[in-house]
Amino acid sequence: MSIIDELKWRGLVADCTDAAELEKKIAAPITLYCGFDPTADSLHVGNLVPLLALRRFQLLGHFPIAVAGGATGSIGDPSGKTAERQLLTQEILDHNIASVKVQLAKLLDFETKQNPARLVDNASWTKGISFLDFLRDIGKHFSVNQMVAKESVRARMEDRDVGISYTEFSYMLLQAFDFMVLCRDANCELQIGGSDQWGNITAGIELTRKKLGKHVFGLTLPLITNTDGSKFGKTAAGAIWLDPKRTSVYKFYQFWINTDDRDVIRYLKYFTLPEIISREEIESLGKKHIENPEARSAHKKLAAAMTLLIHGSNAMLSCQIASEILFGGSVEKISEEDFSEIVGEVPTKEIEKLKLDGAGIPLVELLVHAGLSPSKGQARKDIEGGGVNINNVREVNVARAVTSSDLLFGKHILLRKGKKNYVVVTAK
RNA sequence: GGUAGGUUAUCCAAGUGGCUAAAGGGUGCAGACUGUAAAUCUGUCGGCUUACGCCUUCAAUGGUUCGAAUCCAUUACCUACCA
Repeated sequence: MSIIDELKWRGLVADCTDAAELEKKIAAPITLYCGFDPTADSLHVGNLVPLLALRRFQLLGHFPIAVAGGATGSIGDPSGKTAERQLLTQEILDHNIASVKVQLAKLLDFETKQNPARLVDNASWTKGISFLDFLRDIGKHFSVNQMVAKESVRARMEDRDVGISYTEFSYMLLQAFDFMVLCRDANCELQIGGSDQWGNITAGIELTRKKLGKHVFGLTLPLITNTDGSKFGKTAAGAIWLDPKRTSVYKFYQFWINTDDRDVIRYLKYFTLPEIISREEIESLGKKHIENPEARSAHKKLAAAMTLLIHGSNAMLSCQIASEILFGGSVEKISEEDFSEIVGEVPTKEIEKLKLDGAGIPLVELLVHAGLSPSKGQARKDIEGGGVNINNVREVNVARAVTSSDLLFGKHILLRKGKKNYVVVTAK
């Protein structure tokens, strides 16, 4: 199966240039690239789609290049943004690039002999170029009339509130320059990216044609949207990051488990790699999901596959066990062994044993300490509303104090707010 | 530069001297139902406080008043029309 068929089946092709010609080209291995701007020191689940697309190409024998946007990231891409962005300092950029590189390395294969992935920083080829040279060599090929017509720029020009700075306006030139350089130096013939990158990609295609006389291609991936209209990858608490320090593995797993029924099959196609879940399996999961949605087999498989991919098999197993214990219905008679499985998996907080002696610590304070309630007032409301459980027993007494007699196995307290928010408090 | 209008809590938005921590809606949080769903219904939704209550908030600063989100002045930003 060609990579294009594969992507189409997964619903991952939003648009592409010269489809017929590209199909022909892609019959043999080609080199392609996708850029990632280091706007934070971790990638998040939203970045996975283009990144995994690179991986998909690689699995079918193509040569992927991941471009860390040291140069472009210092400018800020106006595409899809409604407001001018704050420029990042050089130190932050350096830090972000270093962190993101580590994550990229985990998702692409840099070791394979046949078609190893490459990672480059576009700062490496923009550094030595003077502003004047850039204007003469590159700027000359761009028509402002065309640039202004591009969606990303026009949207900002029409919005009188925000406008667009000259800096962000120029972003397109840098990205186009990247494509041209990669084509020239690495024979890169295809750029992929999110559908908001269309304008930048086509700019690169034109520049490459004008400068090198080469016909290169672009392919965009769809913007992932939740059926309920909310933004994919964002929860009330913020984005879901790949870095376990920002989003714990357990939360990451839970994020996928909580996928809306209507989205789950689509997301299996978008996010899983054939090496983890085969096409047949996705199709059979789709059937199961329709026949028997309450089993949530598709959700479980999606969460397992994603956790395995990003955090590895040990972390995945721990999450599965912890989730099984907490949501399996047998928490009341939990054994010490089982409990030790969820400690550290579920958010865990420590408390000094001394505080639990005698009168103990007020429950409201413990809720705040555990991070389950933002303030004591809110904690009180949570208790009154019937949303707080100590060791899975509902507690509605606001004045309740937690003492050492509440400890399970002499050291843990299992706090829960609402249905899904667990925190283990460990005395020490 | 001129004229007119605007800036309210997490978001949208009402409020034009005391009854206003401030209507309504969204989002969020929690409860019931359920499948760790969806839909629906209920409660809650500035901070502190067991509570009476106290404190901070209606762009910023200063003023009028017993009392201001509401009136006045200045400043900043935004919008529309004109130049």
